[in-house]
Amino acid sequence: MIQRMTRQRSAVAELLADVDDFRSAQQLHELLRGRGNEIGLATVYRTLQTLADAGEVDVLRAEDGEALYRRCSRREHHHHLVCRRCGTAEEIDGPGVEAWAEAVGAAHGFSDIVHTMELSGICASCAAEAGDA
Amino acid sequence: MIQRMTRQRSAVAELLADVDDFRSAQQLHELLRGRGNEIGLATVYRTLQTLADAGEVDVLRAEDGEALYRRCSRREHHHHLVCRRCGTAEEIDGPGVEAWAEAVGAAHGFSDIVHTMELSGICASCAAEAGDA
DNA sequence: CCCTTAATGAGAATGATCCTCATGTTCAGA
DNA sequence: TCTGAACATGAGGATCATTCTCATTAAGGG
Ligand SMILES: [Mn+2]
Ligand SMILES: [Mn+2]
Ligand SMILES: [Zn+2]
Ligand SMILES: [Zn+2]
Repeated sequence: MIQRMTRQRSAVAELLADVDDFRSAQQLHELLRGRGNEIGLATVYRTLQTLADAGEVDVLRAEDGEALYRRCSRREHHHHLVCRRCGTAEEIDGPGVEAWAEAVGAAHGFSDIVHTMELSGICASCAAEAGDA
Repeated sequence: MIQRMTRQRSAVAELLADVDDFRSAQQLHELLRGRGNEIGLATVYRTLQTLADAGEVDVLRAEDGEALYRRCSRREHHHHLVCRRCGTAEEIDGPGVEAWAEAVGAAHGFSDIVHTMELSGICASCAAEAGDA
């Protein structure tokens, strides 16, 4: 848990409030530097980790395994529809998936079931750009 | 696409036929060595990559981002219920998820929708072990 | 057989992420 | 406001999975 508020942590929080695309730790670090915030990469990683543990940010993995972070508008469990090109994301619900996952897990004798369900695609804006070129 | 059959590729294919848990490339390399198969780690990576591209093996990511491979019994699209402890996996269907994903994606103006939905938990066998200790 | 060319593998390179530890900062309490 | 103990930072190094390089090996069609 975060115990002390620092300049760096405030900067990360502010950035996450402005950016609503899924971004890697390194991208966020670049953005912070671009905004004039002095902050070390290790601190960005640590802060994101802490926020993730606290459920403040959602983490998902790009196809290459890189971790992507985003502060969603709601803290409750939900799923995402993410643009593979630009990272923009929509929060969506998975109607019935939660109950279904529990049932399937139990039917196979598994306990402590967790599930992931993520959608990705190309957003309208990125599709338009591609069409131009 | 694979153009030539080699001792190494045969060994990987045989191993994948025997192991039905999700395993990392390095674990598979260890297993091959243990079976007396001389094979380089790079070759294991390359072979798994090729098999994955061909849809012969499924790839999913552990929580730490490491890639895990498994040759499933069916080549058609499906989902998994994986034990986080031992890697054993059950193949499951996601009734209605495919259509739902398409619909949600389209509703948000996204194209080329792909979805992932994976369940994980602790299998009965691993739960029993944990209970002993 | 015999080449052409794909495949292999040892070792180096890459890249994300974590760790170390000396130094800087926060903030509860005086 | 003043301190100091504990927490936080960051530069640089360590890890570790995965990929690349390139000299060497070996499929397999003809
Ligand atoms: Mn869900
Ligand atoms: Mn599906
Ligand atoms: Zn986009
Ligand atoms: Zn298990």
